[in-house]
Amino acid sequence: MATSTPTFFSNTLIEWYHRHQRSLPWRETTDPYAIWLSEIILQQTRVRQGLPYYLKFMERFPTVHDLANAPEDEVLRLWQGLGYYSRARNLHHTAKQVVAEFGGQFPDNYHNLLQLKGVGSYTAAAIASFAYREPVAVLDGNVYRVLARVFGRHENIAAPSSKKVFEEIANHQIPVDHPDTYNQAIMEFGAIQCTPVNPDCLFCPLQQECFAFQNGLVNVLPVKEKAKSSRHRFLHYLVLQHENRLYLRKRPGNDIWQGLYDFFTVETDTLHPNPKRLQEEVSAALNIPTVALTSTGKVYKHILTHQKISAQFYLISLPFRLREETEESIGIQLYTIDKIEELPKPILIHSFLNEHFF
DNA sequence: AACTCGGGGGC
DNA sequence: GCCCCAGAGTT
Repeated sequence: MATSTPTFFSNTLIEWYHRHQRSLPWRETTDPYAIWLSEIILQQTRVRQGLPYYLKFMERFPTVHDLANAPEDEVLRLWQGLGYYSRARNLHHTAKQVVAEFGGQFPDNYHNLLQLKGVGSYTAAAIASFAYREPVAVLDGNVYRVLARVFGRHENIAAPSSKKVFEEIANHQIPVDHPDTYNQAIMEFGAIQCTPVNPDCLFCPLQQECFAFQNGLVNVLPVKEKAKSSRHRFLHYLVLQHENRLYLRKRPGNDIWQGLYDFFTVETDTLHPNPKRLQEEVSAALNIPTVALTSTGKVYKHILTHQKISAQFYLISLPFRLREETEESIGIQLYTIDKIEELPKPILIHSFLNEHFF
C-alpha cells in the first residue's frame, strides 16, 4: 500500500502545490461534514461551477443536522442547476442516516465511509485523507490523466479494469506523512498544469520525468475510449393554466431529473409530430375535449451527456379544473407561480418559466 | 462491463 | 461540435 517515504514525484507535486494552489473554503477545514459536502458537490463538476453551491449549502445547512432536517424539495431546489440530482438525493439520505444511526458523527475511515450512499471510492478516499489523514490515494479524472502521462500508461481509463493499475501507482506514490496534501496536490496539478488540452508542459516541474512529454505522447495520453453518442428526444410540454395556477408534476424515477418538477409531457419520436395525433393524445390523457395546441414557437434545445432534448411548450388556459381522478393518475397538481419558483426544476423548465411567468 | 445519471465552459 | 469536469449507482 502506501510507502512511508516520499518520492520525487510526490515531493515535486507537493512543492508545486504550495506555490500554485487556489484558495478554496473546503481546504480550510477538517470538518468531515464540510469535506463530504464539498466532495459530493464536486463530483463530475468543475470547482468554478460547484463553489457557489458549496457556499449556499454551508450557509443554509451549517451542520449535518440542519441538512437532515430539511425537506427533500428544499435540498433539490438548492441543488437546482448542478445536475446529477441523485447526488442531492443521496446527500440528503446520508445526512439523515448519519444523524439517525451515527449520532451525527461521520465514519472516520475509508472502509466505513464507503458504506455511505453517494460515497464511492474517490469520495471515501478524499474524506479519509482530508479529514483524518488516512493514507489512501484519490483517483479522479485529474489523477488518471497525470499518472497516465507521467508514468506512460496506455490503459483505457474509461475501462473499470484499468482502475487497479492506477490505484496501485497512486498508492505507491502517496506519502504517509502528508496524504492529504499529496491528494490535494495531484488533483490541483491536473486541474491547473496538466490539463486535458494544452497542458503547460513548458513550465512543468515534472517535464524531465514525464513519459508523455519525453516521448511526444502528451496529446495521446491518457487513452480514453469515446463514449457512445447520445439519443434525440422530443418533448412536448403542456403548460396547463387554471386561473392563476399551473399544473406541474414531480418527475418519477427511471428517467432524467428524478424528483424535479415539470409539466405534463407528451414525448414523440420526431420534432414535428402529427398535430391531430398530439391533440388526441392530450385530450385522452387529460380527459378533456380536444383543444387546439399551438406551441410558443420556440424550440428549446437542451444537451445532456447522453441525450439531446428538443422541447416545445404549449400554453393552455383551462376554464375549469381537471377531475381529481385525472390529476392523480397523471400525477399533476396546481401550484401558484410563487410556489413554483420554490420548487426544484430542470434548468430547461426554469428557463421557460423565466421567459413567460417569473 | 456497460449504461445512465446534468449542466457548464474551453477550444 | 467535441471534450471533460475533485464519480456513483444500477443492471
